[in-house]
Amino acid sequence: MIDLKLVQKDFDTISKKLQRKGVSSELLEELRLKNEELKKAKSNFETLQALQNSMSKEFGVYKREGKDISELKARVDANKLVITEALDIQRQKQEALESLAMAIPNIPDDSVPDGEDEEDNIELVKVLTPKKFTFTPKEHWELAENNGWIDFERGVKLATSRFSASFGMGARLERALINFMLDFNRSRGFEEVSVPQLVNRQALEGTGQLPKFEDDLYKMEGMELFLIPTAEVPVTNLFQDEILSVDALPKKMTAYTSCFRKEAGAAGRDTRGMIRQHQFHKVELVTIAHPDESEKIFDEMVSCASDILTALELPHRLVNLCTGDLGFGAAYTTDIEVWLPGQNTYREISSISNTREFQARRAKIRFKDGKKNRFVHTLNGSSLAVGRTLVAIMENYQHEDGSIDIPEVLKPYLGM
RNA sequence: GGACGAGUGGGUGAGUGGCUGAAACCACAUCCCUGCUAAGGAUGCGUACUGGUAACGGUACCGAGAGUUCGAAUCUCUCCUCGUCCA
Repeated sequence: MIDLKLVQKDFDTISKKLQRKGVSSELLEELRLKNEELKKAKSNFETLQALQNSMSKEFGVYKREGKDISELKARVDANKLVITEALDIQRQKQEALESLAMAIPNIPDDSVPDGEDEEDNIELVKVLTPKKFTFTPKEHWELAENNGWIDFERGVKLATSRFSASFGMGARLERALINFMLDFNRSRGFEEVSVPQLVNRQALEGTGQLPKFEDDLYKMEGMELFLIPTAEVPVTNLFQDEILSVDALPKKMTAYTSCFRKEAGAAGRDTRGMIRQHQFHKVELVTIAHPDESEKIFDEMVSCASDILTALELPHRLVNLCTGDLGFGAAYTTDIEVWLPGQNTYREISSISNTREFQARRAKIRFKDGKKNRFVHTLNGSSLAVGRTLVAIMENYQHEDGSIDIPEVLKPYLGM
């Protein structure tokens, strides 16, 4: 959540920065106004309440001393009516402010380039050179079906479109990739955690998926539980509403989970193959960091994900997301795009973000800095999306006859 | 699914309507004293918002939410979690 104090104190700067994310200064002005109204309503209520409290205390004294209370009671009763009304107003203001504030995105870092969409993202670096094929490389769905690795039709039969089933080496490769990624992340100092894949509303509000993006989440019928769209949600919220000690930081974690997304608004995009599925495997990195360290850890997380691709000998590039492509909660994001020769293009395989205090403020994750409690910084990133990695392996390791080599680093995981 | 019990500050735990933001003990921090198989003493020690340059105030929080009352950790209701017993 946005820092309301900052809005109050330095409106123009914040407004200018948020305009780059499409937040109008009118909306922000409304936020500031609502905040002031709430403050007023609050102080009004509290003054009345203080009066009530002190009269009530007197009440006790009167009773003990056996004094007549009828006059006092009349005063106290009258005040109570006023209080009830004041409280009502305060609640309304509170609600109005909150629903507005929760829908405002994070302030983009100054390093984030202006832009509309992914076209305007800025390439930072390319890693490994795509190899030249002597034939026209096939797209992954063809390879997957020819090798009997992935069955798209049977997946649809079981659920609906954008679901698939894996068989044989396809399924084994998925598992090998998950294990390889987890082990790799662990070697970089990320502790492995295993978390629920259903979470409540509070958790999703903490990381920013709610209240704005409910349409993209699968919700359990009849209860306030949602399938997670990313492990970022449960892992980050592990420390929700906690005050950590400084020496507990940073908490560097990695988790494998399935992820579930409705992909509302993605109709018609990537309908074939397993680039955009409703359910997919992902290994995630999450760090709860001291604010002074978050930049450094961000770089570590980017390297970690990039180095996994390098270990798999998959060409990729790093991209700095522009304002239009930047997510709701991120201050800045680096995407990693892997080379897909079948599609003859780079496609996103990882997205690493620093949300700074944005999520911490929502989820109330703090640490003790001497006497003071401060918000931590939270970071998250995929390392990596398993399905897309499999796609990249298929397309990059293919031969003309449609057979596919296995990356060296995965062989031990496959008993080879 | 049914019955009963419980949820209090970092931990243990007292508190059944006003003198309780909360005893006591432990832990922790600072200071003092002192040396012997270690301890003793003093003080401090929750969070959020808010007023004030500050000193120092105000409001809220005893699982969550709602209610009764002038006043609630304490009474009522709903929910959640944990424990024990039953199915």
